[in-house]
Amino acid sequence: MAQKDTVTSEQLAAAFRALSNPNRLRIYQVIVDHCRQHGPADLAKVPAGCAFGDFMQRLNIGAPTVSHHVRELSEAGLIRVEREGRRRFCHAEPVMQERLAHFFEM
Amino acid sequence: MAQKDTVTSEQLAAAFRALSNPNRLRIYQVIVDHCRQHGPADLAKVPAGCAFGDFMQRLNIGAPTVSHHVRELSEAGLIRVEREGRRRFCHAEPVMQERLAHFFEM
DNA sequence: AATATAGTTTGATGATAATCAAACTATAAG
DNA sequence: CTTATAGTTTGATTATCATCAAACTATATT
Repeated sequence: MAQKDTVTSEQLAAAFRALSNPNRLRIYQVIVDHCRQHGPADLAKVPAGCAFGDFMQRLNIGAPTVSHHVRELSEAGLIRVEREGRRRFCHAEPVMQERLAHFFEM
Repeated sequence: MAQKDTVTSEQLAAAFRALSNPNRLRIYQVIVDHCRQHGPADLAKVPAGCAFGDFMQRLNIGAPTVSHHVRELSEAGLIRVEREGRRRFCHAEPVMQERLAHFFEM
């Protein structure tokens, strides 16, 4: 159990670390807002509007930085990325979202 | 509004940054668990059991590191620290807790 | 006053992170 | 095939962070 707690703390900390950078947090917020407006992630009909280029324009950061940030969010389990043609679309990972909400519930 | 969003993202990111270190996250978890067991923070009757020394023993880290981590959590608005004699007691800041819970709500 | 207790401050060190420019890969369109 | 588009990888730079040891401050106890 102590081991399980340790692992969980590491995973949780990794998720928080991914959200600890303002630009990366904004990317996540854009993705979450998009998913809230377009319903749960139905990957069969990936909605446009959440591709990487959008983040570049909205946050005024370079493509390599966006690529780096998206990978961090993905590896932390916060988002999932789907390829469609030469573009990549992002959606929030509901499991992690719920897990984090639960962490802060009083 | 763009400015307000920016500020909020910075503040949020600061809170997540404070929770991005496994040891600091564990400290916060100990504090939150303690507050859950002893009811909301009634500072008139600060319950024992959440002083800094406890973190040292439970996490096996030095006093300077605990002091540093507690300050980070405090400055991020996640906890509040109250002095009582020569000891310091911590409790979770419910405003921030609720704010973060809301952030992840779907 | 002397000693013990609880935590802080300072300075140092090794580790990690954010960002960019340049070169690269893969897919689509003409 | 050629060119444009979308994103990746690599390497470098600069900044920030986690941790500790040593010295310090403040409060309590005797």
